[in-house]
Amino acid sequence: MNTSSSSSDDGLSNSRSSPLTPQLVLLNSEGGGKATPPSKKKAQRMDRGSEEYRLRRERNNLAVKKSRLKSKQKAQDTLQRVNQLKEENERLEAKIKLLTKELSVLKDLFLEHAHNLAESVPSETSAAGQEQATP
Amino acid sequence: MNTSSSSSDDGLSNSRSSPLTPQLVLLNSEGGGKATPPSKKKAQRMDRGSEEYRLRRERNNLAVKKSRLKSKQKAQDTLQRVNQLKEENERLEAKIKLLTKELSVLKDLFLEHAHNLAESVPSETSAAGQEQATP
DNA sequence: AATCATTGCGCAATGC
DNA sequence: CGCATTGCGCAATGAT
Repeated sequence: MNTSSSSSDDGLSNSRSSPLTPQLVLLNSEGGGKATPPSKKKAQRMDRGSEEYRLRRERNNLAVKKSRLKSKQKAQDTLQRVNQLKEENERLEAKIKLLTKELSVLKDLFLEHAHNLAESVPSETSAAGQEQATP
Repeated sequence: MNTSSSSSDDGLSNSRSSPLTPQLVLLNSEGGGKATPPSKKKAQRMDRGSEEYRLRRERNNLAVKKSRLKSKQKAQDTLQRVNQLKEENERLEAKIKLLTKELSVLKDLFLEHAHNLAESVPSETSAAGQEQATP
């Protein structure tokens, strides 16, 4: 229930009242020309007020929103898939039940027939042998 | 893992350079007991530095983490369920295939038999042999 | 009124 | 470089 309207926190809070400065990220410490390995300037000069910075932030925020939306979408899809599969499953089970029943009927018919044959024509105890009872 | 560790974002940023000031929320305006309209506005006394505040934040952060973990867990479960259902589906389809084949064979037998009867010449005790169910 | 649970959002680090 | 992901904290809101 949100119209994606901005709200709360925008990284803007500057009330001077906190006695305990929660120590902020120290930036731009610039290696004291000592143990700094042969690395280029990895100095993070993210001048919070820089236009560059602000621009990047905005872009990232956008990307983040997009990504999250996508993620949620996917999750929902997955959920839907579950239902879909469940339905399919039920369908298949019903079919199996039907087929099983049909098979059963046919087999019974076979047996009956065989029996009749035996009764009327005891010529030979043929047929009726491949009954593989499955409990 | 993390317990009360601070990192990034401390809600401290205040560079006024952007053309669009996103208007900040002023809090604690507490009417000086004067022209305050007949509304008992809940003064949000969230003194950023308050111990109360800090405590609440920490608790919430914990709750958030918990909630998110749970959420992820659930998502993963759902994904697993999909695979499970897919497997089940395949199993069922295989079974259907088998049953269908069996049925087909039986029906053919029936037809053949009926045909033979119609011919009134059951001489050819043909067939009836491919009942090779489960090896 | 208080507390925990959810959720949207921005920041920053990290993965392509 | 730039977008995409992801962990994290903040604050509003929902649910008890």
